[in-house]
Amino acid sequence: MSSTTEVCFNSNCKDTSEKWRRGWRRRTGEYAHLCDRCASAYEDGKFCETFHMNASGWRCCESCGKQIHCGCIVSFHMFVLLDAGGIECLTCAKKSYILTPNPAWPPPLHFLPSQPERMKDLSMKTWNAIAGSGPVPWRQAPSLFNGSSIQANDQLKVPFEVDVSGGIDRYGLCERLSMASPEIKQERSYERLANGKLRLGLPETLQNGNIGLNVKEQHCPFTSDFKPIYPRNDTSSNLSLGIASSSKNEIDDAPVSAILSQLPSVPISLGKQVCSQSGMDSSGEGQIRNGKSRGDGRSRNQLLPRYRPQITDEELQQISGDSKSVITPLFEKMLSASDAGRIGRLVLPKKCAEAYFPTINHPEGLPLKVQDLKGKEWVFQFRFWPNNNSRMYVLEGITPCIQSMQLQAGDVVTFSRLEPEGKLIMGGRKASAVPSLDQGEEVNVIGSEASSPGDASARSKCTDVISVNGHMKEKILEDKPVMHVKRKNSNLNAKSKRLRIENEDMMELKLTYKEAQRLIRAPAKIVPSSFVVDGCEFEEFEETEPVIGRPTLLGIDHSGEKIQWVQCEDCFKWRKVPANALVPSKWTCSDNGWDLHRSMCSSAEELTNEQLEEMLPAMNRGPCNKEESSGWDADLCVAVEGLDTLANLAIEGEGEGLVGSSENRTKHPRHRRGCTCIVCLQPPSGKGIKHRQSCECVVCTSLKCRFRTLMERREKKQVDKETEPPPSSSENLQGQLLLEKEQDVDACVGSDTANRSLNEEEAPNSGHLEEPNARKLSSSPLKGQIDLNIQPEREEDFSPRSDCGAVKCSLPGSADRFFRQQHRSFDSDAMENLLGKQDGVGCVNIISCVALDKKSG
DNA sequence: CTGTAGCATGGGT
DNA sequence: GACCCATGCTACA
Repeated sequence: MSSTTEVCFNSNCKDTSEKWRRGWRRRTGEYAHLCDRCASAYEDGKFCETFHMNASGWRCCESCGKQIHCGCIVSFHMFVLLDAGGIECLTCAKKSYILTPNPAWPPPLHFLPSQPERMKDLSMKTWNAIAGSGPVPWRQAPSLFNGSSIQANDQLKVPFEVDVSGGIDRYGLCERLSMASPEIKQERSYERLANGKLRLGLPETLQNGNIGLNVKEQHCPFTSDFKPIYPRNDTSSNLSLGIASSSKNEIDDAPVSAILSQLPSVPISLGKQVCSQSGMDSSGEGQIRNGKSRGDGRSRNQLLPRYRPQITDEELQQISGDSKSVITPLFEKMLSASDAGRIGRLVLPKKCAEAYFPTINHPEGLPLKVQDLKGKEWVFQFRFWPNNNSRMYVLEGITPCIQSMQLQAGDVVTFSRLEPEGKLIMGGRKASAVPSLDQGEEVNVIGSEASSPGDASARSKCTDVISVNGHMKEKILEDKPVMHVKRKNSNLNAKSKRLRIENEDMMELKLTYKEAQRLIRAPAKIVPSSFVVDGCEFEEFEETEPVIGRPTLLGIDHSGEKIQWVQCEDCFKWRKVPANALVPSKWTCSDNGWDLHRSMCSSAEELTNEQLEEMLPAMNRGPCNKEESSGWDADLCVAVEGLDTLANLAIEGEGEGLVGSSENRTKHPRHRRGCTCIVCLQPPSGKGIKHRQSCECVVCTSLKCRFRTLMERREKKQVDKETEPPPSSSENLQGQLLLEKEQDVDACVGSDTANRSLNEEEAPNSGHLEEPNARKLSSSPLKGQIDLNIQPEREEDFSPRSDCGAVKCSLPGSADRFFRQQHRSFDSDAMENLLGKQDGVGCVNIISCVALDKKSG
């Protein structure tokens, strides 16, 4: 290539040539003009070997050992920086996952005009000033050295400017550098990088500058087990160190490797938070990854930590696929209740919206195409509402997308951009999937304890374990007493948190309350004793606790002896076991120690189909005859998968309220050690026990009486209704809902003693329906059930109250009063758990306790 | 009556 | 005290 330049750009070159060719691209955007010989060497990849052999900065490929002149612009594209430290030649890198070489430098226009001045300015500024200074190029690549004289380590007179993306700057290096005198700064930074003792502790001022140590970033950058957040192929964003030389300003690019090459082989991987501190906060750009800064001058102020993208390797891989597109994680947001609600409006963080989404001047906004991780394209309406002289940006129509990603409140949506296409990518992350500390709790490690590389594992562990989930974090605090964990910037407000917690509980409890009703029983041969507290009789099992067992069918043997039928979990055959046998929740034929002939699944079933059918309707009666037929009814079949959960809880002692230790339970005034009464067993989550079926305590007796009255009234009313014209559609709906609730209540109340007794004694017509449908047509919507939530005097109080799929069994006023009276010792939380959560828990509790307001009873 | 759109409010930062 | 933003409120279809 011809050129007007008469001198070869290679200062080491003494040749003159008539033929000029293009070499590497200079920072100015022009290309180095090389003589033919130098150009050939360059094109052959032998430039550095030829001219730079005496220069420092040679490093070996970690894989093949090939020497590469790192830190030289000429060889810049021939290697990649490894996350764990070291370099790899491009050939090896391509073999091992890394897809692209160090990206090119950004176009010249992204550099600030006068580099030395810029550096000078920066050296005088604190981090805060930098952070708030608006757009800052994604990397400072000041003039450094030319290819012929790489003596940066000796000639540095201007400090390193560390513009690492959320990595090193978070360790305070940036500020420390800028605060110190150039020489000292260089030395310090060098030392820190070299000895791997970047301090994690940050002064408060740094936090004010939004330099918070995020636990997610506490992976030690100096250990090989560092787990990069971003793909390793984007090493340019990982670290950007610039070394300015006072002697030569117009020299070409000084890549990261130039610095690294001057350093010992310190593994540095600092590019996790591309869009965060220096990426987002300092520049407001978040464009570091792709080396482009946005040309527009919109607001790029600091972004709250909770919006920093915490995108994972997997996600990025998923987004990018095998393409060489560069992904720019923009921001993420934890879905609030309203975001995830039906309205389908995602409130966008203002700064994010303004920074990364198109400028909109009208509230109507514009449609925005967003692609999800599966490649499906969605079109949302990106718009804003005027709000207090400001704007509130929303993304409308996200519901289908959210649902498609199966996200809910508390989960996180991430926004990235695919370059160079500029495509917006929306991803989702379940709250439990990857800890997103910034979303919920940001954890700052204060002090030097956690700063050494040796703490890396601990920090990693923290990262792994800490989640937005509060209690998990508490665990961490216990595990890591040396760390001061500071919560801040909870993105979930109380309501959202509650929502999420309740959702979680709901999932669990929806299973458990049904299961519990069938599975919790008194231990064998244990007759509960009872005592009265404040006029209410409580039942307790001395020195023992209720157990969780597998549902069984009670029957009578040929000899007239009472037996149980239990179904094998594997082969589903029914096996006969003694009536007093306590069958574990996971029971298979091989556990059948009572009948060795049928201790294998291959053994024939003793029960004939006819016999089984005879018994199964009883199961369909569900709660009515639970003791006699506590088998697999529809509800239970649905819930059967939750058996394991429940059983595991019990086994692991997590279900303290069921079978675990009595510690940490609510205690009543007469509590004494070992007390296992229903109050003491009352777990916060509502996995309470129930009275035994044979219980004839005052409470149960009263309950039976009360239910009898209720049943009589309802039957009477039903008869009246049947004589009336068919109800309207809305009434039908209500009736249906009522029946649905009834079914849930079945499960809830199902096995209660009073229930059973009542069904046997007082409501003989109920609970003998052959099919569920028949039951629906039954004259009594509450046949065979006791609903403590229903006041006999307010029998119309059957309106559905559940909106979550689980029954909301709020207490009637009288029961509520009673409970509050009887459980004065409950703390507010326990009370809330007991009464406030409308998820069926209360139902279990109430039924379990069979606490009856005697006034109404 | 229900669902939605747009704005207002107020707690939190 | 300003700003952000989650969500409540209300008018409207």
